[in-house]
Amino acid sequence: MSVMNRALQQLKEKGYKKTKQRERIIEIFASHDQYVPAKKILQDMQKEFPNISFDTVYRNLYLLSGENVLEATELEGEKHFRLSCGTGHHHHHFICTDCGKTKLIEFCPMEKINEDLKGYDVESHKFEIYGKCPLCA
Amino acid sequence: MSVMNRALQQLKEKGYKKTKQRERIIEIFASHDQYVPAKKILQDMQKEFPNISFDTVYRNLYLLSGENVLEATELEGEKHFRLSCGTGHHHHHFICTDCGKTKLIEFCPMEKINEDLKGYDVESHKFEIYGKCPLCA
DNA sequence: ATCTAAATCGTAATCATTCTTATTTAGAAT
DNA sequence: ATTCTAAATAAGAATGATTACGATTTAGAT
Repeated sequence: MSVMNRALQQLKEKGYKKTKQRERIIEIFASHDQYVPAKKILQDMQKEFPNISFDTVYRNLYLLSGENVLEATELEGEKHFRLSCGTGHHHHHFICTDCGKTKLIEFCPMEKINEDLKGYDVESHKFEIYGKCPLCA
Repeated sequence: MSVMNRALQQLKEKGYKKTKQRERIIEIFASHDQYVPAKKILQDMQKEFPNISFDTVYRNLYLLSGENVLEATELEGEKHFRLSCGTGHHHHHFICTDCGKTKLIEFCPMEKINEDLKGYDVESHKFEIYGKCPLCA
């Protein structure tokens, strides 16, 4: 089952409607195996939908993140999104600061330090590695 | 030697001038052992300098970060700053999402994964843990 | 006391993002 | 097929953080 069909199926089950704009957003991500800034998505969408509003793009990016179709992170003060890796398990990323491409990091440091945090209520964590991928280096 | 004197000394060596505004910014951080949003610093400064400009505050926050007097991070789309821990060695933080107070995390996960990243040019990394500290929990 | 680069002020501009209201549309119900 | 309604969108204003800039002031060296 394609990424597209799986996503649309999932949205349908929650009562969300299928729109041309949403389909196109998912298509764009399917062709970018990397983190992409919201602004770039907006620009790409404008090629196909000249009158699209910011709102539509941002609203859908957040919707799709909430549904785990996309993963989000913040780089240099801008929200970036990418297709969920769909590994099914918790993971982290190396992120190329040139092209946005990522490498999966299986190791999660939290296991090592939970005992240090007795009395603390851990809600989330962020572990990201930044640099140049072999192609950009 | 106090934090204040050490910082002023360091700035002087680089040819930066001592100003009332800079002194006050450092004072504010010395009384907050936690991450503080730039906006909060601006508000505190306005009490003492009613005509201070944003520019002065932001410029000095970045200057002081660059000089390692302050550490910076981005939380919820806002830059936050705190006095450098001054441990002298690399470290990470647990950050309370209520009060901004931090707990030092000595463990750095990078050692464990450098061998996974052959061919990658690692520039930096971010490892932060978010949640409620014992007082806020 | 003078001089000059650094710093500040005051304000405008920028940039990402969010909000609001009116209109359109997907898809369910008739 | 037509109607209906909640969901989605468009258009553009508003917000909030941050940066930029010209004019003025000031720290501190000479």
